Amino acid sequence: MFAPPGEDLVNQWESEQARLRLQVIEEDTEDWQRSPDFSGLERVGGVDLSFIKGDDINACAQLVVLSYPDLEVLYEDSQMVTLTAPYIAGFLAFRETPFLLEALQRLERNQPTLLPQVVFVDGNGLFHYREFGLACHLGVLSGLPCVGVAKNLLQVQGVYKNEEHQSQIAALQKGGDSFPLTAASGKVLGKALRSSNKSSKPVYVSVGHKISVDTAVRLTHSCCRYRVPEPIRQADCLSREYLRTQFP
DNA sequence: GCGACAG
DNA sequence: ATCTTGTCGC
Repeated sequence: MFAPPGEDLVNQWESEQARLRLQVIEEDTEDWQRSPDFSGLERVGGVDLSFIKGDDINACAQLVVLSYPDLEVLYEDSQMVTLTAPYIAGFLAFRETPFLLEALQRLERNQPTLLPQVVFVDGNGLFHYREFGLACHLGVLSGLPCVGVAKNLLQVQGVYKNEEHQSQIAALQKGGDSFPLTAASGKVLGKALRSSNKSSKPVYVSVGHKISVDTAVRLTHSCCRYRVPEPIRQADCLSREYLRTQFP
């Protein structure tokens, strides 16, 4: 177990988020992002952490790189890690980022030609209490374009999962349909996306770094064979498989 | 005190 | 995150 974070540490975390927030680029910066069919995009990455049943500190950090548009696995890296921070909504990055960054650095050192051109992150980007979720954190620290994809809605900045939200979800007719997640300020912090025709439950997409919201949504949809985009789904499957075989 | 709470 | 099989439907 983890000791509850002191108020001083929380303040330190908040100020670090505020500092790094200034470095987030919320627009498309790559040529392939402007292409209608993402021509020029060849590698998409996915990251995730999987845990053992009753263990909160030991986890498997996973990085996968898939080909685009075929979504075939080109690279995979599973690494057991020891976490140093507890899970606290709004501060997920301080728990996971260090190990995801290390995985990206191992890849850059060993097989730089396989570095992904964009990374899908399991969690929110700008759709966050202070507009700086895990996807932004990893994006800024790695310098890579990142997209945040959350499987559950985080109620933040005036976005609630009330009946209105439910009706908006019901209005998503087919894969690719979406609606904006608008903050009280009027800013669109992300979008709820029906990622496939089969799944009526949407995923929540937001900007991590170096990509626009609309491009992030369009790209996410194009990487979905199932509800969760393939890079994240593969990272999840492979890290679980690793734990299954290494810790029976 | 009550509800919320990405992973 | 994780605990967990079958079952209903296409």
